[in-house]
Amino acid sequence: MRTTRSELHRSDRVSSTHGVRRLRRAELPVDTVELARFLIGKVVVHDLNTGRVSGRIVETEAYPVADAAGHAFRGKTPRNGSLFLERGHAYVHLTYGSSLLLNVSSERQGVGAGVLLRAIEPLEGIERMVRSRGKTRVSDIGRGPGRLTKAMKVDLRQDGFDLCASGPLWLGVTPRATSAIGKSVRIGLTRNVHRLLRFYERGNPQVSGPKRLRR
DNA sequence: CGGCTGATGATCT
DNA sequence: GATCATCAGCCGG
Repeated sequence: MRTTRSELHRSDRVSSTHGVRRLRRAELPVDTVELARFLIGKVVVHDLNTGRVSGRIVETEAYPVADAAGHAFRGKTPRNGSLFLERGHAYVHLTYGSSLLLNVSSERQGVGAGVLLRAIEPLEGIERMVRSRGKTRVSDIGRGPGRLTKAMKVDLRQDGFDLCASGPLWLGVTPRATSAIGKSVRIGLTRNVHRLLRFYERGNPQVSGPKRLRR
């Protein structure tokens, strides 16, 4: 299905981030799994020179302390250092040579763990996001961790950013209610594949993965 | 929609 | 040299 230009403009108005307030670090749970669940329904905002892009988080995955699937499992390295920052910082990394993934560090300073943002429901700046993503269905703009970063123009330059400070990339809360949250195994892993550490808004079509992992 | 495949390149062994 | 928290494109049902 095609989305027309006028529909995009209407969506921009309806979903404006006007009224969204920044999340304070003290509001973030100090536990990786709790944070992963907490972030469902919250908002990621990136203020660009060209304007604001934002999306409602509809899918996350927790990579807790001592999880063999987590990037911090083997200790701190130049790449994963941001995972060891106080909770609420961005950890951006390249995977499969082509996709950038955005995480939120999730524990106290010095402890390595994070929450992967896997999908957003676009809110503001939808036309800008469509342009960033190139040839893609509008319904898939933020559906997937690599697609999300491309749409929101997040790259390695934002690695280490404080998402709870007054910077351009931040987490927010909307007045909008969150519906039921589902839980499942994580996607695309080879280790610890059984753990139920993926959270998503049930029934939301912007959630990635096969249909059965969206119900 | 679901399943499969090739591309892609930094990171760590 | 192997691994990898992915994606787009293609094909069959």
